Amino acid sequence: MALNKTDKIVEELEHLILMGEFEAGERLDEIKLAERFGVSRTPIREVFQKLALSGLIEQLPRRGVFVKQPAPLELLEMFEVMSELEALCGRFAAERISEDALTLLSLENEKCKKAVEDNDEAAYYDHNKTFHQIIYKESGNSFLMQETIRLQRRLGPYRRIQLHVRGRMKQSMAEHIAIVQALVDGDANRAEAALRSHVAIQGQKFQHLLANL
Amino acid sequence: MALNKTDKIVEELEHLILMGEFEAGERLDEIKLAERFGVSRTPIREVFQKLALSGLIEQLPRRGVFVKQPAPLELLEMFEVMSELEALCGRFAAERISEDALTLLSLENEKCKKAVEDNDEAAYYDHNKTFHQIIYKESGNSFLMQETIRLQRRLGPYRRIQLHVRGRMKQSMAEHIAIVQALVDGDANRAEAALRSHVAIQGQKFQHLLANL
DNA sequence: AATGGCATTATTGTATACAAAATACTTGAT
DNA sequence: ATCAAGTATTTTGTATACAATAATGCCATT
Repeated sequence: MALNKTDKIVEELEHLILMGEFEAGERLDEIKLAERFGVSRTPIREVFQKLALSGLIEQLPRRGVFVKQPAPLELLEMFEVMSELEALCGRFAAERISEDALTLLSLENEKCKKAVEDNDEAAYYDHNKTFHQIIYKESGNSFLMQETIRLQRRLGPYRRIQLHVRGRMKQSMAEHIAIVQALVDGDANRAEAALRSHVAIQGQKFQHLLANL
Repeated sequence: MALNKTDKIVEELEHLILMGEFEAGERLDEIKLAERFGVSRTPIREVFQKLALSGLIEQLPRRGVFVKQPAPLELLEMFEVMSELEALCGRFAAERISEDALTLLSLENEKCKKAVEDNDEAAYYDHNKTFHQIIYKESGNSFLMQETIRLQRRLGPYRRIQLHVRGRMKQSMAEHIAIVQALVDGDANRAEAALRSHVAIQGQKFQHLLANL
């Protein structure tokens, strides 16, 4: 797929930023990054274009690019939208999901359960991500799926943080079961509500974490 | 704001594509575009990066970029998401909208009404756009506002087309009045429902137009 | 005549060179 | 010592040159 240097660097730099390699508001030096990745300025500038569109960095004309760690308020807004998008996916999926997908969903949920038992946060994070993506897909609207994945990706690191909250994984797991049941029953309203609160809680947990800083 | 050539060309080329200057699937020649806009290949390539992210073109590595006129199915999916985003904005706005904004909204609606009486589609399109954007803003979630504007922009040309349908402007106008009333009453459910169907109808009209081709 | 391989051409991807603008620094005057 | 103006330096924006890869066409062989 992505064979050119630009796309590879996009992923790497994105990862670095999300993992907090750079300070919030720090200016990204084209030349230093070019040296770091062993390329010229051109690919770096193309990387900037792409990252700017996904909101990770900010480009000020003639000033340079700056890493844009979203302000707490902005993050809460994003979580609010995320919970609504997930709720929407759930509502659609309840009426459109296939038997095969339901099986897959249960399977992924089992893996989540095992991760909880093993207290393996990384594994839980991954399986949880897949669990949700199955629902996006089964919304039957691939545009909705794409947009939701985009936001999921953007919020990824922040969703990860709140897994540290004691007991959160277990609670999350219980919510998953309710979501699956609603989908099995084909109950759109319940699926919608379950997913909305499941994600909204994450926003609240995150807010709580922020307050204790 | 946008002082550099790239950003200016982004808007121009975007406009050209949306207005159907290029065939669907047509390859965009970097060199020809560079000559056309009187710049070198570099800014054109930067323009491509940006347009690719907004989904207007498709970049195939080592193959070039192609204009991506969304398939009918994809458009319907986008309309479906749009109606849900607008409904969400309406639901939030019903509880958060300010008195000043309500006044502004009524004012803009009056302008729409005048445009209907004058049978002025261009004016109606513009005021309608502003009308909706006020609601996005009053959702009180600026991230949601930005995302909704992005999709509104993307669907712009297609929303414009269905204004040609006989009687559509008048019907649209009636729906606006219901929306404003729901917001004045602070009735979230009614505002949500009114906006959802208002936009969903556009998708249906559009589908109808497509079927008659 | 059809197909396979080689050479040619065109086009994208990358690097570098140059221009323009913003920032930092120095010098001089008050 | 402080401020201002002008200069130097850094950094972004753009153009062009070069490299790598894919597309095309031609010729030979079967």
